Amino acid sequence: MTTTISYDNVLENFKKLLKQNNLKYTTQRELILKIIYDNSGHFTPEDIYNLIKENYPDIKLGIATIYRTLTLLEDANIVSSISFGTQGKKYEFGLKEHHDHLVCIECGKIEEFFDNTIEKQQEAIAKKFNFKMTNHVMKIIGICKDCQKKK
Amino acid sequence: MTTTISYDNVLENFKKLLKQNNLKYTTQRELILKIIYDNSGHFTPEDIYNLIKENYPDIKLGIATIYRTLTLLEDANIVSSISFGTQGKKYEFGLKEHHDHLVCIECGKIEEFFDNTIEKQQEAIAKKFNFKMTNHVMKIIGICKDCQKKK
DNA sequence: CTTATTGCAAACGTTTTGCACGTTT
DNA sequence: AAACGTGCAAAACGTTTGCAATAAG
Repeated sequence: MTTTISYDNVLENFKKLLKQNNLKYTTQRELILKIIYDNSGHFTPEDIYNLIKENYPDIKLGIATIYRTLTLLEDANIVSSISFGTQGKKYEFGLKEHHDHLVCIECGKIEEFFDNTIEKQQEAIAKKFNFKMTNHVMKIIGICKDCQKKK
Repeated sequence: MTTTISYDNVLENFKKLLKQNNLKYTTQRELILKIIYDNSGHFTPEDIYNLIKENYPDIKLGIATIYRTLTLLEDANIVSSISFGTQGKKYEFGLKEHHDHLVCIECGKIEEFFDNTIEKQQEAIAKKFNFKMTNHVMKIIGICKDCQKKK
């Protein structure tokens, strides 16, 4: 599942979004977006914090800003998150096609899939219950191909 | 989705399980199981704690025991849980047919459903990825029938 | 110069842990 | 008696918040 939108494009949209809401364009906000865009994968807020600290050691940055910015980006549908209960959330760049996840309990790897049958069926179920679906979570949990081999 | 197994049966199995693992049969463990069995629905550990305090005011009980016992019961597949991220988990009696959940973001109500198409499709996806599925999570999130009416 | 944003540290809510004491076997 | 379970309080965990200092518009 690859990202097709260019970073310039993403950044432009982000700036527009900020302006529209009287929010300010700060170095921290840009870097958080950039790190998530550049590193495809799924990251905890702490991961993102560490990545920025490593790659941009001179930038002042607090973990609170990561949380605040991720909330902002998620509300704007620029990133999306996958929850791991008490263990927190992982974030990924969200301007891709919608997809669900396969989560490996051995190595923590997350694979992505999209399945039209499931999507359609979810809508059908919501309809049947007169339920107005705003979102859904579908995770297949188990042991990935590679970890099965290791044994 | 109704429970068909009698409490006596459940308790018997629980006792057996404890014995097999050199664990002890305590009042607290029995009450936690009983409360979950008796009150159909989805409960936080705190809910369960309060229910027991109300119904059995004389029993000594700490919240830590609730957590420890719920872990035990979940590992034994006697209860199952549904996660709400930072807001914790809710537990329900788990010896029912497998099912997934519709979660209302307004009132917090949880409805249950079972859909064979989705179940089958999940297996097919796992197979396609050479993924050994041990579990899955499927939540439809939105606004329930009743809460839609209220507006 | 006004307003929003930041880092920091403290607070939060849920969950886990260490430990001395109690209970079950 | 031995082993396991308990309550309690403290710690841990990810996350959020209040606030004074700072940066953006």
